[in-house]
Amino acid sequence: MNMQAQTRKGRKFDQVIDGARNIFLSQGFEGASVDVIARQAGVSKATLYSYFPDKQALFMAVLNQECDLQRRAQMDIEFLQRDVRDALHHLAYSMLEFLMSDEGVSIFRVCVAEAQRFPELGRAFYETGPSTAMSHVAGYLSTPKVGNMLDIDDPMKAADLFMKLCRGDLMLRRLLCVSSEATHQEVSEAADEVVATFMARYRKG
Amino acid sequence: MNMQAQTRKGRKFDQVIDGARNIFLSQGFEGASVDVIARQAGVSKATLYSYFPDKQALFMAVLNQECDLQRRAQMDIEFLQRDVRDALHHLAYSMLEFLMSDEGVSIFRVCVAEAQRFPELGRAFYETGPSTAMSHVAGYLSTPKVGNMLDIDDPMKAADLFMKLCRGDLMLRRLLCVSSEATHQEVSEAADEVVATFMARYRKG
DNA sequence: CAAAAACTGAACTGATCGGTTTACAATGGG
DNA sequence: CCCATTGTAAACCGATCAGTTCAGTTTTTG
Repeated sequence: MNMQAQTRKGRKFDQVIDGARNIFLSQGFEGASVDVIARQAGVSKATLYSYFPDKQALFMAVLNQECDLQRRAQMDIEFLQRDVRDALHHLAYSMLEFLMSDEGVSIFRVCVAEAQRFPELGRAFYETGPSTAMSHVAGYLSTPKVGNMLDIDDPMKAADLFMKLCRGDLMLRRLLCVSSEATHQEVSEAADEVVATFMARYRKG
Repeated sequence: MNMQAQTRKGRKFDQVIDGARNIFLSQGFEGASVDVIARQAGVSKATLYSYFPDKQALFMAVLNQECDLQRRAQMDIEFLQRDVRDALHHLAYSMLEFLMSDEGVSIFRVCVAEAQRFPELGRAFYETGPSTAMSHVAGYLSTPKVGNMLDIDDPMKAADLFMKLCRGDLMLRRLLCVSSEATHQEVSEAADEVVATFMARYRKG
């Protein structure tokens, strides 16, 4: 069997993390009770505490894993072989899709909420999430193909622009629970706007 | 004396609100204990509960007041008589200054954190804060003076662009406690970028 | 199959939570 | 000066919190 990684530290490890993620992401740190997490995970409290010394450690473990997942969700480089305009649109679309997803909103919400209580959390999220993504975008913006099309002097600044264009009213309303998940069309239109503005700012000449 | 408003419902009302604001804005709803709030306010717990039926009511009272404060902090219309470029820069600068301030960051953090638990809160914040500001900006962008300079077809969409240009990496780092308060120069440079991008997007022709 | 490791459920601890009560002191207007 | 209003300190309530303990069951493994 391939039970190696699972059995090494116990069978229920993943259950615990999954249950904790559900509760923490929806209730925050203070709002989540360990009893509820254990119940959600389908595990006894004793088992939970055999994996993690305390609630804080469990919280950090969940969010570190979540941050790593975020890092792995990087853009597919193949699509960037396309026409620049298409590539930028594809980039904006997939970024918006993640930012507006239930998971993206939840993790952002929790990290912002608890950044003061857990400074390491805020930093970890920033670096594995927005910062990594920004470097990625900056990397693409530095390619010759883009250089032939647009006049970008500072790729990092340009990447920052690109990303803030993605975080507009749509996302704000979602964060504040003013509106629920956006439609495919709304997201696509928002991506259009991102590309239009970005190319206007950095057009040649 | 002018003790009317104060004495009408008791002398310590403002103390309670102030203390509660301090604690709620720094600890969140679940993280704030009523005993700590009462101590911070310099008031007995019984007095606190003579003003508010429960913790939730106190929380909403604090944040409603805070939202109203935000609404009152609207832009000074006089400055908008200037040259369009100057006016936009001034607008961006003052908006950035508020967004990056301790108070601006704190209230945004709490509203995002508790928007799920208190849906009315998220909506109230959105409407008194970002939405009001956006309408205000859109109003200015609809004036003939701006119309002579820029080619804006949809003022609300343009205002959304203007505001998201203000919420960049600088603010994200602040929300996540990656960096502390920004310098005057950083804010000013960010405002420059806002104006440059905005005018590039909506330039005539 | 037997011993070791993992897991369970439930009871328990001591602290803290939101909220109430009580007996008393300060305040302030007529 | 008196009396209603307003506030205080502290004890108190039942609930819930994070975390521990333990006696017993299940699972894995050699």
